[in-house]
Amino acid sequence: MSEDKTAEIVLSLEIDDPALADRLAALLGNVAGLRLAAPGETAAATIVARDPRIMPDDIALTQRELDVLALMAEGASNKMIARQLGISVHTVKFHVGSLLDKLDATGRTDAVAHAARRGVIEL
Amino acid sequence: MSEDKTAEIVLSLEIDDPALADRLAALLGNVAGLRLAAPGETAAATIVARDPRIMPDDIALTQRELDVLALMAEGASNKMIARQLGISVHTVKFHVGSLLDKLDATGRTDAVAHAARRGVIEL
DNA sequence: TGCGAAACTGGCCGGGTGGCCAGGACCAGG
DNA sequence: CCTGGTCCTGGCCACCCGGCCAGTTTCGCA
Repeated sequence: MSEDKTAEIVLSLEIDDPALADRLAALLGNVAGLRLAAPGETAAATIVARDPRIMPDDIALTQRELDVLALMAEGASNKMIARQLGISVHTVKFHVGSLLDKLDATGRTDAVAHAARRGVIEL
Repeated sequence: MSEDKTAEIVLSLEIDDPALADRLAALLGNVAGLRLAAPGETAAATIVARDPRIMPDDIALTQRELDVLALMAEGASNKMIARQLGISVHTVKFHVGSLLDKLDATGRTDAVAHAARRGVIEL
């Protein structure tokens, strides 16, 4: 770190759409005080534009499933989730099962990973 | 979608450092063909610069632990990890135990969440 | 040349997990 | 009124998980 406050800001690009990437690169290339990062260079900031297609429709999760999912991401066991939400372990397992199905996951760890990847939850 | 190819590119900012955010906003505000997004507006791309995760010392994880951790994040079971790495389930459990200890996690799901939070792995 | 760290393996066991079956209550929409 | 969705609960059971005990080899470092 310890960067010069007056130095150029280095930006990296992580954009799926080639056309958009080109337009941005062209526009930003002419801006004084700004520079695009060389391959492998550490940038101060990154311009991202991921395909939103990964998440067709927010993947309809019910409120209760979101509750369970959030606690799962905290590493809580079914028993802890049950106590936290004031419901039975069986009900928790029911919701977890729905989550595994909707998120196309093989287990709770996979479910949390998938949910985090598509922005359903924030780690 | 269906955007006009000649329209301005809308950019949003997600930057922790206020100083950097200000400088970028000032620089980009004068670029023709480019516009910063209004609050809540959908942007074509986002400029991100998150705080380099608070991790005191990279949390010394051995190479093997990183291997196991990566497969855990994919939702793999101990048995699958064992097959994948060509080692026994006992050894996998041994490494998982070390991971839980080092990452201060209560279970594999918690371990993956912690690791992702501090940037040890990328989801 | 010891000595610790890392990696690897085994057995054992209590408790957790996930899949299956079943049921009931509530409420919006056809 | 009846259907469908969400939420809730129970039992049963095979399997997985994590923690405990024990051991081996290999490697680098002092």
